[in-house]
Amino acid sequence: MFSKACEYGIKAAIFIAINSFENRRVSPKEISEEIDSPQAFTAKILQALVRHNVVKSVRGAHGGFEIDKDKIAKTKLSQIVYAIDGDSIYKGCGLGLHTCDENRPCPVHNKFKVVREELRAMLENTSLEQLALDIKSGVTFLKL
Amino acid sequence: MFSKACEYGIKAAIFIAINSFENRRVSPKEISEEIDSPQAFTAKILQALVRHNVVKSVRGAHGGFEIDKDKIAKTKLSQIVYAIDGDSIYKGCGLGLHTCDENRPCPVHNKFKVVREELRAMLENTSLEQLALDIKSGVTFLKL
DNA sequence: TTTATTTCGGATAATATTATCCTATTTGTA
DNA sequence: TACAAATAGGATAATATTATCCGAAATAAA
Repeated sequence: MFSKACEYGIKAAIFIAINSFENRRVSPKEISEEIDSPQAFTAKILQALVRHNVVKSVRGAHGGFEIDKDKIAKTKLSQIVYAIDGDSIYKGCGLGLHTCDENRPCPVHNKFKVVREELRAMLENTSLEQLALDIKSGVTFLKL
Repeated sequence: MFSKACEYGIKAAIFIAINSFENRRVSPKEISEEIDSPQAFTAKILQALVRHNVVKSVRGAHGGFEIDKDKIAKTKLSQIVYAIDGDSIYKGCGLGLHTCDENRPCPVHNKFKVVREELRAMLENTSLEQLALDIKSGVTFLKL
């Protein structure tokens, strides 16, 4: 469904959020160990999240990645996915047609619309805060 | 959402179905021209569909690809997707966790379940016949 | 101001996906 | 039987994705 990069990005953002609640910055090393991802690759993905203003980075000693506490609740899964995979999940024809819309739909256009819409709503309605709190309360897990 | 291979496979199967209604076999060349896909790659995908018993191939002179007429209505999108992409769309964790189930769900497990289920239902309920008839009646389009 | 720490970013490598090419095999027909 | 028409399938190439490495730039603290 998502690219590997996007999977890592989502998990990384959740881990950063959890730590930002405690005012702790985290490094790519900590992150990749915690979410079980390749370190250097994860660092690249973090850069993308920084560029898209999803997470904040602080360089130099005692630096690391963090998310403003009051931003965690406002940040939605959709923003993370967009920062990494772009809008390919929403946009684009299910069968790869160049032109595919209501006027000239591909064979699966209308069938797909429902699923796409469900996915979009899910991504736009799920906040980082919610995901981070589920981990903290032990309802969900980041690893294994 | 789907791999390129899967997109081509779905379109190819629809085109074969349309022609099988008229008792015409079609070649990889005709197919790839009609669905705007690379010929040799499409041929490989057709082989996979044959192996998985989705379409029938007839070698030699006057050969080509076809689908038994009484099979067209019974064949579901899910079977085509499965033949090419496997069950990765249904199975597997949205965040790539090795272990992710009701007992030990990943952060998005329950959110994703809804979307996955919608997708699964859509694929399993959509028949080749339906897709082929929509094309024939000019409601949907295979190209552009 | 120097040093240690840490992210940034370019270059490169490994792997997976997509695509092409060429020959073998099958089958109908002259 | 010989030939032509077709799919099957192996080998290879091109591209995209995933992953690694290393030096540059920034920053805090000694």
